[in-house]
Amino acid sequence: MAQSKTVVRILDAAEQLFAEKGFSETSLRTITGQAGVNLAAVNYHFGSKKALIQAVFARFLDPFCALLDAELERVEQQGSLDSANVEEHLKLLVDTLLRVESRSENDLSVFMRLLGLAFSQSQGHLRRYMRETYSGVFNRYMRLLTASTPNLTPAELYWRVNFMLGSLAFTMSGFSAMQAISERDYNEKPSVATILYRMVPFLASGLRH
Amino acid sequence: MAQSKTVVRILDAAEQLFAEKGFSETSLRTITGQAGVNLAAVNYHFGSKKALIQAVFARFLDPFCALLDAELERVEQQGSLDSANVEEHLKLLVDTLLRVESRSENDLSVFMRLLGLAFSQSQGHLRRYMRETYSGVFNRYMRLLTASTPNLTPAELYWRVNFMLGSLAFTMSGFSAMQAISERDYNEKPSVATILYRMVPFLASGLRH
DNA sequence: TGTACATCAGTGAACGCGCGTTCACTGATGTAC
DNA sequence: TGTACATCAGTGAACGCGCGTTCACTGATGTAC
Repeated sequence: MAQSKTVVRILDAAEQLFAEKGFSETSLRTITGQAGVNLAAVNYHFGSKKALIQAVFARFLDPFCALLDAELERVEQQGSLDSANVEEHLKLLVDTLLRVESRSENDLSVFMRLLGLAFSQSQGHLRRYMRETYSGVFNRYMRLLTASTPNLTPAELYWRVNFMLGSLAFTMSGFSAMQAISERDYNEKPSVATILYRMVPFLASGLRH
Repeated sequence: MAQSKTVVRILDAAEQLFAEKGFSETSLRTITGQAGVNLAAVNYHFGSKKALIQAVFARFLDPFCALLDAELERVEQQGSLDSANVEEHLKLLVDTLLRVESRSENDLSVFMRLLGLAFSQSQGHLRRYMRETYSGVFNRYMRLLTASTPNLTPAELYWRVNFMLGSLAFTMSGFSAMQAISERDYNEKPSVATILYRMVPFLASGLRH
């Protein structure tokens, strides 16, 4: 599928609307209306609504995973794996997330909210797609974390990684609402990057304790 | 509304189905079908689907908040607030959660998954309802946490509480899937209570660091 | 250079379907006199 | 004790609506000879 103007307009509208209201709460009519394209164009270019949802994820996750994989390659080659430090490894992840954002100029918080939704909404096809497509990089990153937490059993690490994912997905899903409350109550309006870097030592302490 | 047999059957079916598939993905026909009652009974007893969703939450949150409020009363009277310890306060929360479960004999993980969904799905009416109904107890608990983290600014605590809520909601939302993976890969099948208590020191480290 | 045909992005209108809600109704139970 | 009426839980069928998808079609561009 060539990245025609229509395709891009559909992806942009879908990404924003899915993040705002969820997948099944967003109709193709709303998406094509906001994109200014014909209703039938979604099925013409993507085949179905499910395929559109996957395409929205692929547009972000493909470059992110490529970047992360390259970083992992570098770290592994360097052999600094043994002298490793959990906090550094978490920072690597956040750095990579932020590099994708600045490259694609999409709003990272929009995308992180989508990731949160992907876990919580019942989109079995989506989780299946992501597992099939991205589990390679995920496992590679997990090996890095395993190396930097030698005192944890694999099972214990597994649960703590879930705790971490929760903080990340939840905070990013509700980011704009939290940011608004923070501004109202504490007169601080931190960026996504600020909060992600604040999360790193929080999570690292939990992993290390 | 008296707790007629029909009402209870509807609430039981709705709770389970909402947790499995989300709110807008679950139709009243599926709920009434599983409950073995007439389709129109939902609108007769609850008035609308939205009101049914709120009733499902109220059935769990009302007793939980009553218990938590009583615990907070006790702790405040005791004046042990100053000699307070974050980890103890988190344990208090988990203890109360587990006490509600054993009292109502509902599956806690089902309900925690619903709480996760409440944050991530776009059910504005639900968040509004919960804020109006339960913000009193929530603020009271927050005062406890504030007292036990004197080194944190209010803004910093606010963000860390969001990180915590994320771990809690996310882990509990996906609990049964995670439990299945844990059993397959590590031959361990921990209960909800086990995981909640494992989460306490993880979160306490993050709050303290 | 001109003509015939193929390809492909995009369109407009309609399809059948499942949804939440409504409404007139039933039948059992309680209450007044 | 018996009758008339009110209340209320529950029902069956239908309502209109918005949904994802389909299909015959258009019009522009490229290709073969």
